[in-house]
Amino acid sequence: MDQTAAKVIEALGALAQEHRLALFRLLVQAGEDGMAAGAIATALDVPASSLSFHLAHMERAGIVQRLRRGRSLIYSADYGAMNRLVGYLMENCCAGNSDCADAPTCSTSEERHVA
Amino acid sequence: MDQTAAKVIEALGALAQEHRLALFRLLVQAGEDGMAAGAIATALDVPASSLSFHLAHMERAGIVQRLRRGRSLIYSADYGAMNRLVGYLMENCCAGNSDCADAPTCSTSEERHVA
DNA sequence: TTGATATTTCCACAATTATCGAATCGTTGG
DNA sequence: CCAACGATTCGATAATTGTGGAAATATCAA
Repeated sequence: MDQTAAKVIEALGALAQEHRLALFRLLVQAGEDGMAAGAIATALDVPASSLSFHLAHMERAGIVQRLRRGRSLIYSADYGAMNRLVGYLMENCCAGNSDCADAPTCSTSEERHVA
Repeated sequence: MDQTAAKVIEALGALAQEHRLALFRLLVQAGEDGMAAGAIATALDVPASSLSFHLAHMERAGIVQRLRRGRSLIYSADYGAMNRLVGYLMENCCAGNSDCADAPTCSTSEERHVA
């Protein structure tokens, strides 16, 4: 398995879990400012230690970033990583296939046409 | 967790594994014709029973389809499912974010600009 | 320094996922 | 019908992942 595939698997795995997918969506909503771990725990109603486990998992996978501000650790979504992930999936799902030729562009959602 | 998220998690999980990601890539290359389980096992060098486990996993998740032809079971990639998955990720990663605004279109790869 | 706050790490345990040989199940050709 | 073939299911086991309370760590404010 090549290095690229390994990273993709890590990223996919980091999103393939109920709490973590919800968490990532939350961070995307939060935007560049990100959210403190405590605020996330409250929003998702997950015990602090469990949440910490998931956050560490996602950071290892490179889909979220963290920085400290005071006593808080602020987490935010890494859009670049997500962009690369989607790029990989599109290259490896499409491969000249017509069903995928009209894949949704990354626009502001309303006018998208889902298959 | 809503129904949509649950399906997305299943699909992500179905791809988040070394053998299964390789398998899906192989099926995409194979195209509409798909591949027989035995041929896949040979190509990936995975024991038949292990492969069967992964194929069942992927079929449950809805990312591959299967049909019988003689004694062979032919598996093929479900492009529609992949398209929906990518669509979901783009909606939930972009959310008006600029890094994602220029996400790669699902074209024939060479001229793509990755972030 | 002390006490409160924010969060992580540690640990033990539960749950899920992966592996693969052997037994089994459909299908076909003779 | 029967032997061979292609593939799945079974079952036992290993490995990984998820859970959450309690203890430890880092920061701040007084």
